[in-house]
Amino acid sequence: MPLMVSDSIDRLGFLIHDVQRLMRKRFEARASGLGLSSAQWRLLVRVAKEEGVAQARLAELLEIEPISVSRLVDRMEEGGWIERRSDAADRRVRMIFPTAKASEAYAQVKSLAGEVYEESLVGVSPEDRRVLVRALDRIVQNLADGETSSSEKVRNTEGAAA
Amino acid sequence: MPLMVSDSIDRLGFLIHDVQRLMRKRFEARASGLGLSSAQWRLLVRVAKEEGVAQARLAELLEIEPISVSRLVDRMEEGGWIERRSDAADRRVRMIFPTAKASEAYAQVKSLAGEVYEESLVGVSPEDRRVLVRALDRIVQNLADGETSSSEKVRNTEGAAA
DNA sequence: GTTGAATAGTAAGCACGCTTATTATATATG
DNA sequence: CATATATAATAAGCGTGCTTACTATTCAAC
Repeated sequence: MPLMVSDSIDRLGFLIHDVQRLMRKRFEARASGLGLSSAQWRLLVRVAKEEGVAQARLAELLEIEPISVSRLVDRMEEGGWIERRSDAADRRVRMIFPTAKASEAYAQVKSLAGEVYEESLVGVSPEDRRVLVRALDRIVQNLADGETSSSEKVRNTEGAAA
Repeated sequence: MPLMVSDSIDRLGFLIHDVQRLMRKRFEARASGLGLSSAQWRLLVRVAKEEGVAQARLAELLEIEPISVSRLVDRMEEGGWIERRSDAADRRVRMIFPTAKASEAYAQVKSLAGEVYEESLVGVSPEDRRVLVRALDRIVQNLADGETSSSEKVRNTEGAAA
């Protein structure tokens, strides 16, 4: 038998794209009972771990633009998931806190995530799983480094600014 | 040494999400010279291989909804990348053809893709690359199975060498 | 203190995915 | 033929990302 398509990397982009879309869809199907989209629970996870985090910091953590955080937080505030509070020390800052409702949902979100990961990885050996995660980590490193291409968009290399 | 975070799969969703976003961004940075977004060249690749394909078939191949194809094609027609022609045999159908401009760009898009894949995979051994692709393929299978909810969505298992 | 740059957040508008509903055409059934 | 159903494409409107431009506030320099 000739070499199968499944061994070539020239589909890598399509493959990653498909995996991301399918995984997101499945998450959303599960979490829709909670009323959370994947972008929302991704933010929620951060907020749960670091209560009172500023929006700008969230943008860094989530690696999306501040304006995207702003509108995401808008909708989540409307949905009663999080709460904006002003920082007395710096009135530019809005500190983000999870509501009780969000804290309850958090544990469920984590277990849902675990379920989806397991379903995704059926038939993938523990060894291959390690390789998978390591390879993906490496890709992130490789692509994150040279990402400053056009604008000088200081990737949060810490202390680069200021 | 204790188990490192980099070996756990509980970040799989975040990791896939990051890889997809970074890869897409890099593609777009490269292809922006051509004036094509990643969604657009993804469609273009299909049209280049199967000239005159109907929108409904494109939706199947790209695994997005017909309405998404409709609007994508709108913008690509405006941009002079593709052309809609009516099918004499079935007047409901719009057949999609690449313009000369698109055909020229196609070769470039393919080589750009190869470049980005190589940059992504720096430091990943040939063996690990095979494992990566195999694992991703398996994930797509696992998630696509239960995903067919509404339509019977013909997955393109044929030689989709792109 | 006053001025000026930097930072936090937001507004407006675009791309691309979605769901739901509508229009035009084809086809199957009485 | 007439009617009912199915299919191809589109319209309208939303979520989430983006870029660009703006306001409010802080901080640094004078």
